[in-house]
Amino acid sequence: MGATQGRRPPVMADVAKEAGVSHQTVSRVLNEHPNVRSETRARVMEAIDKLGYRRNLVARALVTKHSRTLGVVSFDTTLYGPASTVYGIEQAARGAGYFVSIVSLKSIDKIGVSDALDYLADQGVDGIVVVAPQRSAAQALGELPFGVPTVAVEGGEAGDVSVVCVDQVRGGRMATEHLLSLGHETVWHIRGPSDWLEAEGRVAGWRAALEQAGRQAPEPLAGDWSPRSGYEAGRSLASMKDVTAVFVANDQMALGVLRAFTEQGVRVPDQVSVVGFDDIPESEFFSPPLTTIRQDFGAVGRHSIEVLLRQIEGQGSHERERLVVPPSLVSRASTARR
Amino acid sequence: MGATQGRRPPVMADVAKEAGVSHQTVSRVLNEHPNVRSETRARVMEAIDKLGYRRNLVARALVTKHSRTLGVVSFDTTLYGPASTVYGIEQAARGAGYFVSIVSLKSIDKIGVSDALDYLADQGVDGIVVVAPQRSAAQALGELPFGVPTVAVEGGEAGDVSVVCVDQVRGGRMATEHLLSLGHETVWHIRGPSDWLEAEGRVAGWRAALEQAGRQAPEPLAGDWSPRSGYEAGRSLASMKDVTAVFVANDQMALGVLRAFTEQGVRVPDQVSVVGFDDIPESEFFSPPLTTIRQDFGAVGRHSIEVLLRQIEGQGSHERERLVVPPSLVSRASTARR
DNA sequence: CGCGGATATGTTAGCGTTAACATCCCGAGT
DNA sequence: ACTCGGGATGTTAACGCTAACATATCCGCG
Repeated sequence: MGATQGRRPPVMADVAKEAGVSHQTVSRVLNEHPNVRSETRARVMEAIDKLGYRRNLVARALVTKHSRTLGVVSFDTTLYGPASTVYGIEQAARGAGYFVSIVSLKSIDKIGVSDALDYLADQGVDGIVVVAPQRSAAQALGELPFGVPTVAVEGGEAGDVSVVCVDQVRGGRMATEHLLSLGHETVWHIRGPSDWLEAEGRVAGWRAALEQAGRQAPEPLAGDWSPRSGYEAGRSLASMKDVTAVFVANDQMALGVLRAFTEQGVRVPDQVSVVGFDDIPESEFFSPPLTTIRQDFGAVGRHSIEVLLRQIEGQGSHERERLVVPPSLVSRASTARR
Repeated sequence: MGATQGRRPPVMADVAKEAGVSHQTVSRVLNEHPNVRSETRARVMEAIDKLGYRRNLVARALVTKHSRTLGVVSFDTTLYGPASTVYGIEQAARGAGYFVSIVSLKSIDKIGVSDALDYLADQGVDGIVVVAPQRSAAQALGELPFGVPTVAVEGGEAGDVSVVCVDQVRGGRMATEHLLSLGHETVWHIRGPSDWLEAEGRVAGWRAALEQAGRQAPEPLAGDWSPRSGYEAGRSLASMKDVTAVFVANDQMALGVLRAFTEQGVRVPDQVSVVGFDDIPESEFFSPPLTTIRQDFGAVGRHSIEVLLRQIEGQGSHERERLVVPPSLVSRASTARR
């Protein structure tokens, strides 16, 4: 309980002396080695308590070669998606007894990612999760120079590493099919930045669904995930006569679209139906509440840790895994029958 | 460039042998010690390159007693505020050459916070930033058992540690005064959970502004930061006749309020003016765009690292600092003259 | 021509822990 | 009684690095 006020914090040897045993026995107690008399164990525990001893994990890591720290590389953890994913990763990692060291990149380019990887490898992490939603980031994973187990989240077919991701194509397809099933002739799309794999996947799903239904796919409008870009695309769409259904690549842009439509007097869903992507907490309270494709970021985070730990702990198996989390449709008031 | 494929990764001694110097000289090169002939330096660098050597920061930390890692304890990094703050912290820390280890708590209670603190202290972090927006979390900082420099973000008058925070009271006052200046007789308030210091501060500012203007403060409505709670409070307000101005304690709840008003046919800002708090990226595209109090989370993160590093590097000075970041009013279309 | 004091390098000794091996003790088996 | 085996403990040696001190080496100057 109490902490004795020595100048320097107590070390194992101090505890050993206090308990009248060798430092190795203290180590055994701490590591729950079976061959320790329970009486001795009690004495050691008491000494630990008395001196307020805490083991030095750095020294431990030096000799065991395991830091029990995982590295996470992510891009703009201010956005809901990455933030939720990282949160899920952190929770899962801690649950498994690992610390998490995070590097948040501003711009995700090859250099940035390799630097971050180096940075983490230097620090001696046992494994790394890279949230690599951009093609350029995924490519940086191609040539991992060191032997640290790595998992990519949303990393496409990236390099030689295991991947955990949400089925973006399926999500895009679901959104589009939902609109089609409501009787819309075709579906317009506001896409994310072209470097993003998620954006590509959603476009692909949207296009596939339209083709399968034998409909013409209009030219997708470009956005950058921000509400403003959605707003601008929305203004363009509002001025066009034949638009009755829009699939927007994320909820933030969808908000911008709704705003633009409201301003232009386009009623949603009476005149135009809108579907978003992500299901951020706000979506349910947009005007109107947004129909959207929900991504289970928490599950993605958890799975990525599972895969990573499997790779770390069963060191031998170099099996590259690929885990796909299905999205789901959340139907609200922004979509209606044509 | 290339990595020699030895079984075990090269260590300093290997580089030393390769370069024909002692390992200490290698260490000197790595630490940019001045007294090394530039020719020797070049030879060492070459050897490092050739062997693909990377220094072992764990061993380094063991002897220097500095891990160059900072711990961050936060609550629900899924929310925009905490996420942005943590992001700012991480950027600033990395800029200063530090790693960041994060623990995200689900519920912030005394036990959770102390556990997290222990956890980080065990890992040997050089300092800790606790994002402690709740009273209970702030209290947990009261009895810090170990000698790790610590800074609280949004920690109120917490314990014995330095604090960096946004002036919540001033923010609440600004929001209220803005509404009053538009000619509203009084201002209603939807507050955050009572355990949160930020919520308290905003209530205090709101109340102070009303009192100063000689107005009666109506009973504040309770929310929990979620859009849903705002929606429910909004429904209550919509049914009341004399409500013309509402100050909502965060933007997410304000969204719920706008939704409720829209549903009930209450027009914003014609019939009721609404002010939020935070200025999340979405606020500009609400219907109508939300007038709100902007918090500069990035600045808070940066300042907290500055204060922490000052504490770490100038070890002697135990000066407890208190740094307050001013909020600012962002005026948009959700407020209008009465 | 040798000596002082830089400057450049090498040598030694930890940092606090765990791994590996050595030792001690006690009860069982013959 | 005497060994043998294994449980409980102690001793020693790393782990890879930096700090501190020791040792060249070189230059200028009296």
